Amino acid sequence: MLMPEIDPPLSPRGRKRDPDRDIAILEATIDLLAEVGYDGLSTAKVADRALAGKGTMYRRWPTKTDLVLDAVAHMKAQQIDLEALPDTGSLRGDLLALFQPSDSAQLDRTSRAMAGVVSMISQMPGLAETGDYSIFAPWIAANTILMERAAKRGEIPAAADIALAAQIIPSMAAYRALILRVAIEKDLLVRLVDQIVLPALHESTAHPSRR
Amino acid sequence: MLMPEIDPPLSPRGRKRDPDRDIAILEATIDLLAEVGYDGLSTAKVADRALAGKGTMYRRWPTKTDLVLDAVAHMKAQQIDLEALPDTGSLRGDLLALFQPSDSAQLDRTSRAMAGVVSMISQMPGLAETGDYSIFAPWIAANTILMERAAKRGEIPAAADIALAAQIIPSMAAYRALILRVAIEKDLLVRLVDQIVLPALHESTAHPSRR
DNA sequence: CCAATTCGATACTGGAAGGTATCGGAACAA
DNA sequence: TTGTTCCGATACCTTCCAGTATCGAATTGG
Repeated sequence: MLMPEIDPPLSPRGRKRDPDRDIAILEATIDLLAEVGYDGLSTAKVADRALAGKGTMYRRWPTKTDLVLDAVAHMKAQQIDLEALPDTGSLRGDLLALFQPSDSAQLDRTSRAMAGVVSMISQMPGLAETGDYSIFAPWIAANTILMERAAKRGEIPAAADIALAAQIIPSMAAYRALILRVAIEKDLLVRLVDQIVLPALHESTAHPSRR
Repeated sequence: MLMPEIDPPLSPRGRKRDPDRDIAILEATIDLLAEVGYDGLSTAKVADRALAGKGTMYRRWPTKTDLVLDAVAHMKAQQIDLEALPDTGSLRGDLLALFQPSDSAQLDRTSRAMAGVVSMISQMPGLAETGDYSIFAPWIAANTILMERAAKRGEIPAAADIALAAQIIPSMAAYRALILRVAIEKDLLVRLVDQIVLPALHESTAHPSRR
């Protein structure tokens, strides 16, 4: 009978793959992505920075695109943990605390890498639909959760447009990172929370001019 | 005496340059920038689409980067005219009218071209500082003017954080165009104006939780 | 008419980069 | 020990592309 073994690799005899090489290559990819963008990133430079051979890379990722996408996924995994969100008792405290843990330098590197990914999307029609690449999506999700908790507490009206309000800070961060290419400062975050997001949520009653 | 003529080109004898070629090339550049991004854009493809020879391009722009930057400037010139902003009497009407004139298709092309520019910035350290490339900057300026006019009318308190509020809609547009790659719909704009921007401006009194 | 310049088209050059192949050495299983 | 796989390194191939050069035709001023 044909196909005697569907899963033949039962005896991996030779040397084993070093998992450290994976993360070294992925980290080098993120670094370069943040520095020179997707097209400026060459596989040779990645291998160079990771102190790896190109063969080691291509044994794991068949193409440059696969490598970058996996690097972005690896970066996302290091981001916000939706299971362990801040819980300070007030929505204001929660939103401000959401930024605190990750030092701004880390956030800056992440943002710049994201800018590199944008260029990749431009050349890959169909990739945008998946949305798997976006760093900002989990952050919007975190904002949503915090706001829904506040609504359940009665801190903000149930009629508030949380879906929209949760996008304000992330979209502003995206704008600054991608276009302005400046890090988001603590001061700006406080202004966003106190003068934009919280007023919008509280005064969620429609506000058509004055009527 | 040396330097007899500082501006010698007083007798341009031969055939004259056709100004139509300039705009044809710039338009083709914007189109391709929106379709394939900066790195996916080749000078050969631009010349091809513009029905021009490469020599005609390089006679005008010494390098690909110069061409793209000029194309972006040309695109910006077709955008909002800060001298002829809407004046409906209410800030709400003005903000909503700011979007109306430009059909969404045009806005979509502009946004996608902007996404292509982002990739260029990633590879050109120092270009981000100039800010000359950003399509969104004039739009923020327009928002600022409309809001300042409303403040002068007494429609919104003078203490409102206009500088910040003016960035909300443009940054959201940038996020959707660059990351989500979807056009901004009229419905979303109305929600942004009524439930975020206007409440933020009216209730500009600090809102720290509840204190 | 004539010289100068522009036009579109095309061939060419030099370099950069994705991906493959190979090599000597190391780790690991039988 | 031996065969297999992984490792870093490097040479190599192929494709793509920015930028240049050239050609014949068209336009324009002298």
